Amino acid sequence: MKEILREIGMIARALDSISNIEFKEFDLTKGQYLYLVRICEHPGIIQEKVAEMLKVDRTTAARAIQKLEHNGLVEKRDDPHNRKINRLFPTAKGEQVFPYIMREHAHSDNVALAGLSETETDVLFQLLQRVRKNVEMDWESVKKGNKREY
Amino acid sequence: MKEILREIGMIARALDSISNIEFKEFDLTKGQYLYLVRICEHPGIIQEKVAEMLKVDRTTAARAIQKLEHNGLVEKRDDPHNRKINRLFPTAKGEQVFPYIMREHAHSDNVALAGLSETETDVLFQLLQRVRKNVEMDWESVKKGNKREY
DNA sequence: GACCATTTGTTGTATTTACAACAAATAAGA
DNA sequence: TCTTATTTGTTGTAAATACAACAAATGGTC
Repeated sequence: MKEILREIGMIARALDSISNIEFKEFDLTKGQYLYLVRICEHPGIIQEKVAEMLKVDRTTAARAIQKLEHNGLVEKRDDPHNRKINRLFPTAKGEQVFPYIMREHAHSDNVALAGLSETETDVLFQLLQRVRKNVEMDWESVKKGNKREY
Repeated sequence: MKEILREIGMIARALDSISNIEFKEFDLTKGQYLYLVRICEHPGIIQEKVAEMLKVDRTTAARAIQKLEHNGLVEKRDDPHNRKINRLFPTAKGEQVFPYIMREHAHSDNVALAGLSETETDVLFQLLQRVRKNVEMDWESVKKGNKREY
């Protein structure tokens, strides 16, 4: 067993840590940038789907988005055909912050992939997508209460 | 910019989530498995180094390890030549839990890498190590209070 | 239409996480 | 040796995270 998953964990924690420190400048507290980005990229998305995309707990997403709303970065709108769901949209302020987040992400991308050729970057992306799809299935199952057998 | 870092984040959160659910069975609360594994693999390590390896905040590691100690899974021993540091060792109970964690990790490894050939796994590992080393440098710098320019 | 499972959202609560600030031991430099 | 910087560890505090439990709307099935 090569320590692939361990490398992934280290990279993820390090980058998240950096982003959280850097985004304090925009009054974004821990983790908020994740949600804002997804909502900007998918205006009209509902929070349940955001949680699924990010692989965080439903209630965590709910509270993070509540806070984004409270801070005026995101807006909840009623759906005309479905009284249960709230469609999420960035506010003008949210749209304004978005490019700064993307700029930071682009920088982290550059740092992280420094020294990798175009081909290597490509290979890495393809492989990671496959890994993510594999893991995704187990995550959804376990979150629904199913037990993995091994 | 391909969304490599996004894939890494998703994979890391999903796997962490699964592990946390599965390890509740062993009375390990959120995140604790990370610390226990590193201490079992590096008996005598100090908490500062554990935090560095995991890329978590020093104080987070401190409290996680405090709890492991309190729950009888890890033991702190004085160093004979240095009154400042505490050397960490797994207790008998810690050693007992360790293989269960590794078994779970091996299963997650299998799931995550399903469908990847030996060569692909190898390539992925090499590339991720390079990415991790890149990110590591920035993380250490930012954690020390330095500002990244971009 | 009535019934039941699923989806979506919320609140209460416990715990983890991290920043800030401090303290003490050690290491380094003059 | 004295002074200063670095390393290592702790505590106070604020916030995020997730689980459990609940509620309500929806969708499917008979």
